[in-house]
Amino acid sequence: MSFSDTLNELVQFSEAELHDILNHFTMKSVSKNEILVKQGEICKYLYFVEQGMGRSYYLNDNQKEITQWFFGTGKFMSSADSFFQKKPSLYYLEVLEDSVLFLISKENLERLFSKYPKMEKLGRLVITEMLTNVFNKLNAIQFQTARERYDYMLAEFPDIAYQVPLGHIASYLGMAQETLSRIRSQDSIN
Amino acid sequence: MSFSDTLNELVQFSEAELHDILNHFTMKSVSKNEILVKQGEICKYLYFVEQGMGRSYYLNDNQKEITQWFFGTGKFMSSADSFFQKKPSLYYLEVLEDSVLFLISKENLERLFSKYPKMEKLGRLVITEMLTNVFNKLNAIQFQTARERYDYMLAEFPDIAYQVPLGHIASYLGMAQETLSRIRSQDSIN
DNA sequence: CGCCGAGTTGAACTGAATCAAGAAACGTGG
DNA sequence: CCACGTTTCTTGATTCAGTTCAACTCGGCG
Repeated sequence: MSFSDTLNELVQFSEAELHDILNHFTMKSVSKNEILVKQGEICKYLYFVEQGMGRSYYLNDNQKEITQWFFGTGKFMSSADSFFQKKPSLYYLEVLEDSVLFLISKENLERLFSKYPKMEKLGRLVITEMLTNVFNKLNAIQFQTARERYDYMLAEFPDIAYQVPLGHIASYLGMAQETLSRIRSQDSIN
Repeated sequence: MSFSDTLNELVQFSEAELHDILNHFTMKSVSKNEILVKQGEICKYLYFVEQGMGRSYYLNDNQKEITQWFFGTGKFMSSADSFFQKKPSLYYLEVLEDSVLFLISKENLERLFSKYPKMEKLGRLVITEMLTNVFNKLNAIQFQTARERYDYMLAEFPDIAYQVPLGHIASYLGMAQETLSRIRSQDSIN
């Protein structure tokens, strides 16, 4: 779903409003494996994934990359805490394949918020949806077997599950890469 | 920290503004074990815990209560998704000891939002803080041992850790009650 | 006094991690 | 377009943290 469709689905805008809103965003094409934000930097933009996908991740004590979240086509992507509060980001933001993004700075977003109160509603919708999704993942991680967690992943990110390196998914699901590999091999038997 | 102090810390308000804002809230005293919202109901209010503590929980497949979150003194408490989108709540909201709450309906909150743009900022602060906290818990649950998770709990909710039934904490941390009991008994040896 | 829920302790079991080694896929430069 | 090196994935063997099941203790309350 395109950016303007997404906006319109969440909140009703007029043609003119939509046009003006889109003008506050910048379109950007980025190529596979490009890093948008590094750990420790301020996340200066909020991104909308028009086409492609990305992920956020951090390095654990053993310098191993841990995927924190995936952002598929049609989703907003950012290091929320860093973006909204201008704090150093705890996470890397990386693009996983050639992608097209719409980005907006905090200042421009604030401008939109004050110009269009409806945008505030949109902001709340996006962030409460995120909160719900994180709680869902938490429940999955906390009480389900490795097998069930993988099924959760397939349901939540069907488009992503087969297109990114196994290790990214394993760390996202909180299991060893070997475990995920075994689960997948069981699947393909049937 | 009292409600007005909390408001003032997050966003600067004038005396008059603060007074008006407080007037949109209702104070309510509730007693231990009172249920504010049941699973399946709409969460009609956003609560601020002036004094006391509460938790959200759900029933798993075996009808066992799983604590989703604790809300200590000075925190906002609600079933966010249900409150903001008027959907049936996936969680129970329960008060864990005699408490004093300030509550506000969605309509009144919207009124505050349009009257005081600064309130929108406050809303974003509160919800991004929540998001950060949930991500932190997720990281703790995903990659830490039972022992470390308990330490995380002590750090995150020091006031709560010793005042609520063991089972509530165990389910919050995603471990068996027996495991938590053993961890605690090791602590008290030293 | 006796009951009941909450917490503790023990023993056996198990899902998944870890360690280790090899196979496959990928991309980069010659 | 092939060859080589690197990264990613698979498979096996072993180990262990934490679950489960079961029995027992403790403290509060009718």
